[in-house]
Amino acid sequence: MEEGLRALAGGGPDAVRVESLARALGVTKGGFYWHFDDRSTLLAEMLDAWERIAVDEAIRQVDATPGGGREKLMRLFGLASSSGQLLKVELAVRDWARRDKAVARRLKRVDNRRMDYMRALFGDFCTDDADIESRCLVAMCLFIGSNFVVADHRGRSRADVFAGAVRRLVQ
Amino acid sequence: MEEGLRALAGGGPDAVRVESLARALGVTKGGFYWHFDDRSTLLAEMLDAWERIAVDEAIRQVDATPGGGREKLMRLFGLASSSGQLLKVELAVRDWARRDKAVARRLKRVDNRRMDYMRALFGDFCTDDADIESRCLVAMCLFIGSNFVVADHRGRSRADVFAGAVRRLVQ
DNA sequence: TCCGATCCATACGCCCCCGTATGCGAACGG
DNA sequence: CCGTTCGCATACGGGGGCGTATGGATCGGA
Repeated sequence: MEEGLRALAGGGPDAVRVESLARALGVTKGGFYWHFDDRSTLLAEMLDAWERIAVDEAIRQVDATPGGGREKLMRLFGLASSSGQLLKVELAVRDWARRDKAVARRLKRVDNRRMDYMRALFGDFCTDDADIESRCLVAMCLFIGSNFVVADHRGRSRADVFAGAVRRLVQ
Repeated sequence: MEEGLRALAGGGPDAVRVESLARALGVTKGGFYWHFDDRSTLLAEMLDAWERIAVDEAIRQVDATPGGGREKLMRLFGLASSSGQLLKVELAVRDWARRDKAVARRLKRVDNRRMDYMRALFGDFCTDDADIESRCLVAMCLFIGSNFVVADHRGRSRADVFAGAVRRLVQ
């Protein structure tokens, strides 16, 4: 499973090959097919594992920190940018979901749970529902999109520019 | 080339297969290898074609419309969301660039040219350089990220929420 | 009429990958 | 000491994909 998530993070679902995973673990296909029915079973279980870590665990960590909505949002953004491996899996899953309906359904669950959580946080200092919703979308897009944008920033660092955008967002 | 871009849009670079493209066009591999040296040559030429259309053509169209920075930005956002095929290619290229350095270099050129254009447009009604840069990043992330986010919006349509975010951005 | 360029089709060898069938040692309970 | 179960390894058939080599077919021009 771990090796599978590594491959997914590095090369997308097409890179999750039974034989290459087995090689990476120093075993052969026989070993793989002892633990999993087939390749699709592995992929499904990988998504299950990811969902648990990427949502439940993240919300738990943010909720454990003190402060109001603004502080928790900042903490959430900090946490989202920190774990590189998890982030790469997420990006791979999102691209995957564009082509696979089952993955898209699962990702929709994930997104809706995160959005619900963020709505509560923004609701701490915003009153208008439409405004909250737009801010949530911008937050999600910043979190995801900034990893797909490779532009330079005229001497500024990406982190600085990103921080400026977040400041605008929680104003 | 067109069939290749279709395949890229639909399934990423791994879906651009010599034999399946040939089948889709009603010919065999022999035909393909007459027009292209190999598969990687096709991929490179596809990226060339995409770059011309996605940047030069887009800027040309937006510049042709009257109005100031705000109006052109709105026009740019409208145009970006309109052409579905081109958008799908762009998303596929962005995910591709995460794994392929050559693609990443090319995408960086594209992003920088777009950012330069947007900086000029935002500069029409913003004075602070750091603010302009953050707004440009948010614009790019909204444009890209909204296609990777599959959350629902409590009865609101994605288009409405997106429009709200854009209004905040060009305020 | 013939020749060369153009635009393919056919056929081949090779590699990677999936899933299955079967063998096999090591550990373990009785 | 022995049978069973676990955790693989080995071997196989089948499919798909890449690139190459070579064999036409058509068609315009000399």
